[in-house]
Amino acid sequence: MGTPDFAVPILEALVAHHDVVRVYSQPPRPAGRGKQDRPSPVQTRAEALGIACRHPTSLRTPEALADFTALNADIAVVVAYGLILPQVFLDAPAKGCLNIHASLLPRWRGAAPIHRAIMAGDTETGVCIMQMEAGLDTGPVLLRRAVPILPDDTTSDLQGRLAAVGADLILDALETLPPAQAQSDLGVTYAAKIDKAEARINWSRPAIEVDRLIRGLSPFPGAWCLASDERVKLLRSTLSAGQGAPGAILDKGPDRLIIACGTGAIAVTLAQREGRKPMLTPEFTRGFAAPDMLT
RNA sequence: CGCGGGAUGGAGCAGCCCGGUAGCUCGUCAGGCUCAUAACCUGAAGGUCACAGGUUCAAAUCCUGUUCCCGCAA
Repeated sequence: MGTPDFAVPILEALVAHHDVVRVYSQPPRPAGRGKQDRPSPVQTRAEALGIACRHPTSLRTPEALADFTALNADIAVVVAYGLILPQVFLDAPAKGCLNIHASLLPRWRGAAPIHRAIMAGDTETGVCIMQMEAGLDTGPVLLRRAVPILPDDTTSDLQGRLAAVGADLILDALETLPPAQAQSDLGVTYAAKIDKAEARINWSRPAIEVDRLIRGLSPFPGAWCLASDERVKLLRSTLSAGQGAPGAILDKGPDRLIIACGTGAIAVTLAQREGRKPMLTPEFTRGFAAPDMLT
């Protein structure tokens, strides 16, 4: 059971080594231009692999439960599914439900653990395999593995590595079924869903925060600001030397774009204009008549 | 049919409103200059202006249709 890109490599690993009788994903939603219903990445992949996929709107119906129970599954693997499983679902498979969560629990329980870890400036995160229970990401942990966060990691970069680790760990867990260990009561934090309003860059914040925001929200939804009246997404950055009025473009060279923050400055390395594709700074600056100040 | 932007040598763009010689910043190649450098100078190659129709003496430019890409929104 899963929905976004993060869950796809894990689905593939499971299919390669186990008998996957059914895939669950979020229902197709209006997405993209033209507001047409689009299947989730997991559904798309599952169908390509020829596996039956269900995408109920709610699990709290007798039909959904009956359908699930009828599978007689040994175990269910859940990763970034997006629906809370009622207790009856958790109890249905013979060996219960395992969840793959992209953080070192109990830190970053919830919907956006990868984004939040980068935005908070963590230097390390990881993947946990846990036995699911009714609480949100509160179950006892069977396996965990730490993964370092590099200084220039974006969510996309880190997600790729975590998904690979997750695929590895879940195969291990299914094979050995190690004993689960309760999570600590200390260090609990929640990774709230990303709110669109958070994606607007506030240049008066310190450079270190702006940099983390840009990398944490890349590629989705993408941190953005205004250049004159044009909306520009900044998708990759590093810390840089420099000082100036917040938002001021300190240097726009052929291979660099330095912006002043509240304290310090950042160097933008990947950016995207409206209607354009993401571009590395040398290309981006070439045809772009930048104003003196970003807002 | 939700709103909007875009398609011009290898890359990023201007030119389009107001039809009339294909332009800029890079890259590539060749040569030159400098003790030296992300330097500088000279020259060269490279384009069916997304595709298909239409208007016109003449279309990158105006009109119609199509394809592909992207931002918003969800």
